[in-house]
Amino acid sequence: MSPVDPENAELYSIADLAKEFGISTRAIRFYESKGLISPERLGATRVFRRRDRARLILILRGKRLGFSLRDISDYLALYDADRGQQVSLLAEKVEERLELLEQQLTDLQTTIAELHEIRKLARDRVVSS
Amino acid sequence: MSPVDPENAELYSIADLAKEFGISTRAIRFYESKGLISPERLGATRVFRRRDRARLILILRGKRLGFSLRDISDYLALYDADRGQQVSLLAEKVEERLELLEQQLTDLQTTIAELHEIRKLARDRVVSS
DNA sequence: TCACGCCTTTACGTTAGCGTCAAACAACTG
DNA sequence: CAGTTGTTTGACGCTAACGTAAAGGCGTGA
Repeated sequence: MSPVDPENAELYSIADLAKEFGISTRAIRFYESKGLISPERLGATRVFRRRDRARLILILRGKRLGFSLRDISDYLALYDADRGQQVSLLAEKVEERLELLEQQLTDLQTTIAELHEIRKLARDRVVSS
Repeated sequence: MSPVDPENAELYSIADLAKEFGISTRAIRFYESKGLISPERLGATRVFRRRDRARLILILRGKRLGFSLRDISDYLALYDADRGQQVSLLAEKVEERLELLEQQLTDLQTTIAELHEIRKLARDRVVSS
Protein backbone atom coordinates (compact mmCIF):
# COMPACT_ATOMS: atom_id res chain seq x y z
CA MET A 1 0.00 0.00 0.00
CA SER A 2 0.99 3.56 -0.64
CA PRO A 3 2.36 5.34 2.41
CA VAL A 4 -0.32 7.94 1.87
CA ASP A 5 -3.78 7.07 3.11
CA PRO A 6 -5.85 6.17 0.05
CA GLU A 7 -9.09 7.13 1.80
CA ASN A 8 -8.13 10.72 1.25
CA ALA A 9 -8.29 11.26 -2.49
CA GLU A 10 -6.52 14.59 -2.17
CA LEU A 11 -3.17 13.06 -1.30
CA TYR A 12 -0.62 11.51 -3.60
CA SER A 13 2.67 9.75 -3.07
CA ILE A 14 5.60 10.53 -5.30
CA ALA A 15 5.12 7.21 -7.05
CA ASP A 16 1.44 7.99 -7.67
CA LEU A 17 2.30 11.11 -9.59
CA ALA A 18 5.26 9.58 -11.36
CA LYS A 19 3.05 6.80 -12.62
CA GLU A 20 0.16 9.07 -13.56
CA PHE A 21 2.33 11.36 -15.64
CA GLY A 22 4.78 8.81 -16.95
CA ILE A 23 7.86 10.43 -15.48
CA SER A 24 10.44 9.25 -12.95
CA THR A 25 10.40 9.93 -9.23
CA ARG A 26 13.88 11.28 -9.77
CA ALA A 27 12.49 13.94 -12.08
CA ILE A 28 9.90 14.97 -9.50
CA ARG A 29 12.53 15.28 -6.79
CA PHE A 30 14.64 17.26 -9.20
CA TYR A 31 11.79 19.68 -9.83
CA GLU A 32 11.43 20.13 -6.09
CA SER A 33 15.17 20.75 -5.73
CA LYS A 34 14.74 23.51 -8.29
CA GLY A 35 11.87 24.99 -6.36
CA LEU A 36 9.17 24.25 -8.92
CA ILE A 37 7.10 22.34 -6.41
CA SER A 38 7.21 22.10 -2.63
CA PRO A 39 5.19 19.20 -1.31
CA GLU A 40 4.55 18.83 2.39
CA ARG A 41 6.29 16.21 4.46
CA LEU A 42 4.90 13.45 6.60
CA GLY A 43 8.04 12.71 8.55
CA ALA A 44 10.57 12.52 5.75
CA THR A 45 8.11 11.36 3.13
CA ARG A 46 6.77 13.76 0.54
CA VAL A 47 3.04 14.26 0.47
CA PHE A 48 1.53 15.85 -2.63
CA ARG A 49 -1.74 17.72 -2.71
CA ARG A 50 -3.88 18.95 -5.59
CA ARG A 51 -1.89 22.12 -5.85
CA ASP A 52 1.36 20.21 -6.36
CA ARG A 53 -0.29 18.01 -8.91
CA ALA A 54 -1.62 21.02 -10.78
CA ARG A 55 1.83 22.54 -10.85
CA LEU A 56 3.25 19.33 -12.19
CA ILE A 57 0.80 19.47 -15.06
CA LEU A 58 1.95 22.98 -15.88
CA ILE A 59 5.57 21.89 -15.67
CA LEU A 60 5.04 19.06 -18.14
CA ARG A 61 3.15 21.29 -20.53
CA GLY A 62 6.01 23.75 -20.38
CA LYS A 63 8.41 20.97 -21.23
CA ARG A 64 6.34 19.93 -24.22
CA LEU A 65 6.64 23.52 -25.39
CA GLY A 66 10.41 23.25 -25.12
CA PHE A 67 10.90 25.56 -22.15
CA SER A 68 13.73 25.22 -19.69
CA LEU A 69 12.94 24.56 -16.04
CA ARG A 70 14.11 28.07 -15.36
CA ASP A 71 11.55 29.48 -17.76
CA ILE A 72 8.88 27.24 -16.35
CA SER A 73 9.72 28.43 -12.88
CA ASP A 74 9.19 32.02 -14.01
CA TYR A 75 5.92 31.05 -15.60
CA LEU A 76 4.71 29.37 -12.42
CA ALA A 77 5.58 32.51 -10.52
CA LEU A 78 3.28 34.48 -12.77
CA TYR A 79 0.65 31.86 -12.41
CA ASP A 80 0.36 31.92 -8.65
CA ALA A 81 0.93 35.61 -8.30
CA ASP A 82 -2.76 36.09 -7.60
CA ARG A 83 -1.62 38.36 -4.86
CA GLY A 84 1.69 39.15 -3.25
CA GLN A 85 3.54 40.75 -6.14
CA GLN A 86 3.95 44.15 -7.67
CA VAL A 87 1.21 44.24 -10.23
CA SER A 88 3.19 46.41 -12.62
CA LEU A 89 6.11 44.01 -12.57
CA LEU A 90 3.77 41.10 -13.03
CA ALA A 91 2.12 42.71 -16.03
CA GLU A 92 5.49 43.36 -17.58
CA LYS A 93 6.58 39.77 -17.22
CA VAL A 94 3.30 38.51 -18.60
CA GLU A 95 3.69 40.76 -21.60
CA GLU A 96 7.22 39.57 -22.26
CA ARG A 97 6.18 35.99 -22.15
CA LEU A 98 3.16 36.53 -24.33
CA GLU A 99 5.35 37.99 -27.03
CA LEU A 100 7.62 34.97 -27.00
CA LEU A 101 4.67 32.63 -27.10
CA GLU A 102 3.10 34.44 -30.01
CA GLN A 103 6.35 34.25 -31.94
CA GLN A 104 6.36 30.58 -31.18
CA LEU A 105 2.76 30.29 -32.34
CA THR A 106 3.71 31.85 -35.66
CA ASP A 107 6.67 29.50 -36.05
CA LEU A 108 4.48 26.57 -35.23
CA GLN A 109 1.74 27.47 -37.69
CA THR A 110 4.29 27.99 -40.44
CA THR A 111 5.88 24.65 -39.74
CA ILE A 112 2.55 22.85 -39.70
CA ALA A 113 1.59 24.47 -42.99
CA GLU A 114 4.86 23.37 -44.54
CA LEU A 115 4.35 19.80 -43.44
CA HIS A 116 0.88 19.83 -44.92
CA GLU A 117 2.44 21.00 -48.15
CA ILE A 118 5.05 18.25 -48.05
CA ARG A 119 2.33 15.71 -47.42
CA LYS A 120 0.39 17.01 -50.36
CA LEU A 121 3.42 16.79 -52.64
CA ALA A 122 4.07 13.25 -51.52
CA ARG A 123 0.48 12.27 -52.28
CA ASP A 124 0.58 13.85 -55.71
CA ARG A 125 3.65 11.85 -56.47
CA VAL A 126 1.93 8.65 -55.52
CA VAL A 127 -1.05 9.45 -57.71
CA SER A 128 0.99 10.36 -60.78
CA SER A 129 3.32 7.39 -60.59
CA MET B 1 37.47 41.66 -47.10
CA SER B 2 35.45 38.54 -46.67
CA PRO B 3 37.18 35.50 -48.18
CA VAL B 4 34.09 35.07 -50.32
CA ASP B 5 33.78 37.32 -53.36
CA PRO B 6 31.16 39.95 -52.53
CA GLU B 7 30.29 40.42 -56.21
CA ASN B 8 28.42 37.20 -56.08
CA ALA B 9 25.45 37.81 -53.80
CA GLU B 10 24.74 34.09 -53.59
CA LEU B 11 27.76 33.34 -51.46
CA TYR B 12 28.19 33.83 -47.73
CA SER B 13 31.05 33.38 -45.33
CA ILE B 14 30.49 31.74 -41.98
CA ALA B 15 30.79 35.14 -40.32
CA ASP B 16 28.18 36.62 -42.67
CA LEU B 17 25.60 34.10 -41.57
CA ALA B 18 26.59 34.21 -37.92
CA LYS B 19 26.12 37.94 -37.92
CA GLU B 20 22.89 37.88 -39.89
CA PHE B 21 21.26 35.38 -37.56
CA GLY B 22 22.86 36.46 -34.33
CA ILE B 23 24.53 33.16 -33.57
CA SER B 24 28.16 32.12 -33.14
CA THR B 25 30.38 30.67 -35.83
CA ARG B 26 30.97 27.87 -33.40
CA ALA B 27 27.28 27.02 -33.51
CA ILE B 28 27.29 26.93 -37.30
CA ARG B 29 30.30 24.63 -37.35
CA PHE B 30 28.59 22.50 -34.77
CA TYR B 31 25.50 22.18 -36.96
CA GLU B 32 27.70 21.10 -39.83
CA SER B 33 29.43 18.53 -37.62
CA LYS B 34 25.99 17.13 -36.91
CA GLY B 35 25.16 16.97 -40.59
CA LEU B 36 22.45 19.63 -40.56
CA ILE B 37 24.22 21.68 -43.21
CA SER B 38 27.05 20.88 -45.59
CA PRO B 39 28.55 23.97 -47.14
CA GLU B 40 31.05 23.71 -49.96
CA ARG B 41 34.73 24.39 -49.45
CA LEU B 42 37.05 26.81 -51.12
CA GLY B 43 40.28 25.31 -50.00
CA ALA B 44 39.60 24.80 -46.33
CA THR B 45 37.19 27.69 -46.04
CA ARG B 46 33.46 27.09 -45.88
CA VAL B 47 31.35 28.68 -48.58
CA PHE B 48 27.62 28.93 -47.98
CA ARG B 49 24.99 29.18 -50.67
CA ARG B 50 21.30 30.00 -50.56
CA ARG B 51 20.40 26.44 -49.79
CA ASP B 52 22.60 26.41 -46.70
CA ARG B 53 21.19 29.71 -45.58
CA ALA B 54 17.65 28.43 -46.01
CA ARG B 55 18.47 25.38 -43.94
CA LEU B 56 19.91 27.56 -41.24
CA ILE B 57 16.64 29.47 -41.06
CA LEU B 58 14.78 26.21 -40.59
CA ILE B 59 17.24 25.12 -37.93
CA LEU B 60 16.76 28.30 -35.94
CA ARG B 61 13.00 28.09 -36.22
CA GLY B 62 13.18 24.55 -34.93
CA LYS B 63 15.20 25.74 -32.00
CA ARG B 64 12.67 28.43 -31.17
CA LEU B 65 10.11 25.66 -31.08
CA GLY B 66 12.23 23.81 -28.55
CA PHE B 67 13.34 20.95 -30.80
CA SER B 68 16.60 19.11 -30.38
CA LEU B 69 19.11 19.16 -33.21
CA ARG B 70 18.30 15.50 -33.72
CA ASP B 71 14.65 16.33 -34.25
CA ILE B 72 15.53 19.21 -36.51
CA SER B 73 17.73 16.93 -38.54
CA ASP B 74 14.79 14.57 -39.04
CA TYR B 75 12.62 17.49 -40.02
CA LEU B 76 15.15 18.70 -42.57
CA ALA B 77 15.23 15.24 -44.04
CA LEU B 78 11.50 15.43 -44.63
CA TYR B 79 11.87 18.86 -46.04
CA ASP B 80 14.32 18.03 -48.79
CA ALA B 81 12.91 14.65 -49.54
CA ASP B 82 11.36 16.02 -52.71
CA ARG B 83 12.66 12.93 -54.32
CA GLY B 84 14.93 10.14 -53.29
CA GLN B 85 12.98 8.57 -50.46
CA GLN B 86 10.31 5.99 -50.00
CA VAL B 87 7.15 7.99 -50.23
CA SER B 88 5.28 5.78 -47.79
CA LEU B 89 7.98 6.17 -45.17
CA LEU B 90 8.07 9.89 -45.78
CA ALA B 91 4.32 10.20 -45.32
CA GLU B 92 4.53 8.25 -42.08
CA LYS B 93 7.21 10.53 -40.67
CA VAL B 94 5.31 13.61 -41.72
CA GLU B 95 2.21 12.31 -40.00
CA GLU B 96 4.09 11.59 -36.79
CA ARG B 97 5.56 15.01 -36.69
CA LEU B 98 2.28 16.71 -37.48
CA GLU B 99 0.67 15.02 -34.50
CA LEU B 100 3.38 16.28 -32.18
CA LEU B 101 3.13 19.77 -33.60
CA GLU B 102 -0.61 19.85 -33.19
CA GLN B 103 -0.30 18.75 -29.58
CA GLN B 104 2.17 21.55 -29.17
CA LEU B 105 -0.22 23.97 -30.83
CA THR B 106 -2.92 23.04 -28.33
CA ASP B 107 -0.52 23.47 -25.42
CA LEU B 108 0.55 26.80 -26.77
CA GLN B 109 -2.95 28.14 -27.26
CA THR B 110 -3.92 27.04 -23.77
CA THR B 111 -0.89 28.75 -22.29
CA ILE B 112 -1.52 31.95 -24.19
CA ALA B 113 -5.13 31.98 -23.07
CA GLU B 114 -4.06 31.53 -19.46
CA LEU B 115 -1.65 34.41 -19.67
CA HIS B 116 -4.37 36.60 -21.12
CA GLU B 117 -6.49 35.62 -18.14
CA ILE B 118 -3.71 36.46 -15.70
CA ARG B 119 -3.22 39.80 -17.39
CA LYS B 120 -6.91 40.51 -17.09
CA LEU B 121 -6.92 39.65 -13.40
CA ALA B 122 -3.95 41.90 -12.80
CA ARG B 123 -5.68 44.77 -14.57
CA ASP B 124 -8.88 44.29 -12.61
CA ARG B 125 -6.87 44.49 -9.43
CA VAL B 126 -5.34 47.76 -10.47
CA VAL B 127 -8.73 49.22 -11.25
CA SER B 128 -10.36 48.15 -8.00
CA SER B 129 -7.52 49.26 -5.78
C1' DT C 1 58.21 42.10 -43.46
C1' DC C 2 55.10 42.18 -40.03
C1' DA C 3 50.98 42.80 -37.95
C1' DC C 4 45.75 42.20 -38.74
C1' DG C 5 41.81 39.96 -39.45
C1' DC C 6 39.41 36.03 -40.73
C1' DC C 7 39.64 31.38 -41.49
C1' DT C 8 40.72 26.46 -39.93
C1' DT C 9 40.95 22.19 -36.55
C1' DT C 10 41.58 20.12 -31.99
C1' DA C 11 40.28 19.77 -27.58
C1' DC C 12 38.91 20.64 -23.02
C1' DG C 13 35.13 23.14 -20.17
C1' DT C 14 30.31 24.07 -18.91
C1' DT C 15 25.23 23.86 -17.95
C1' DA C 16 20.82 21.48 -17.92
C1' DG C 17 18.17 17.66 -16.87
C1' DC C 18 17.86 14.04 -15.36
C1' DG C 19 19.59 8.35 -14.88
C1' DT C 20 21.55 5.27 -11.90
C1' DC C 21 23.41 3.22 -8.08
C1' DA C 22 24.19 3.01 -2.92
C1' DA C 23 23.01 2.96 1.83
C1' DA C 24 19.64 3.49 5.14
C1' DC C 25 14.99 3.75 7.26
C1' DA C 26 9.81 2.55 7.87
C1' DA C 27 5.82 -0.32 7.29
C1' DC C 28 3.52 -4.34 6.12
C1' DT C 29 3.38 -9.56 5.23
C1' DG C 30 3.95 -14.38 5.77
C1' DC D 1 11.78 -12.41 12.47
C1' DA D 2 13.05 -12.17 7.77
C1' DG D 3 11.73 -10.43 3.43
C1' DT D 4 9.42 -7.26 0.31
C1' DT D 5 8.03 -2.72 -1.03
C1' DG D 6 8.37 2.13 -0.97
C1' DT D 7 10.56 5.91 0.81
C1' DT D 8 14.66 9.07 1.79
C1' DT D 9 19.35 11.54 0.81
C1' DG D 10 23.69 11.71 -1.35
C1' DA D 11 26.76 11.29 -5.13
C1' DC D 12 28.61 10.10 -9.43
C1' DG D 13 27.50 9.48 -14.57
C1' DC D 14 25.85 10.97 -18.97
C1' DT D 15 24.16 13.51 -23.27
C1' DA D 16 23.20 17.81 -25.71
C1' DA D 17 24.66 22.08 -27.34
C1' DC D 18 27.53 24.76 -27.52
C1' DG D 19 31.68 28.25 -25.13
C1' DT D 20 36.31 29.01 -24.99
C1' DA D 21 40.99 28.87 -25.63
C1' DA D 22 45.06 27.31 -28.30
C1' DA D 23 47.78 26.95 -32.37
C1' DG D 24 48.25 27.57 -36.96
C1' DG D 25 47.31 29.03 -42.30
C1' DC D 26 46.18 32.72 -45.79
C1' DG D 27 45.79 37.28 -47.75
C1' DT D 28 46.02 42.32 -47.31
C1' DG D 29 47.74 46.84 -46.15
C1' DA D 30 51.36 50.06 -44.00
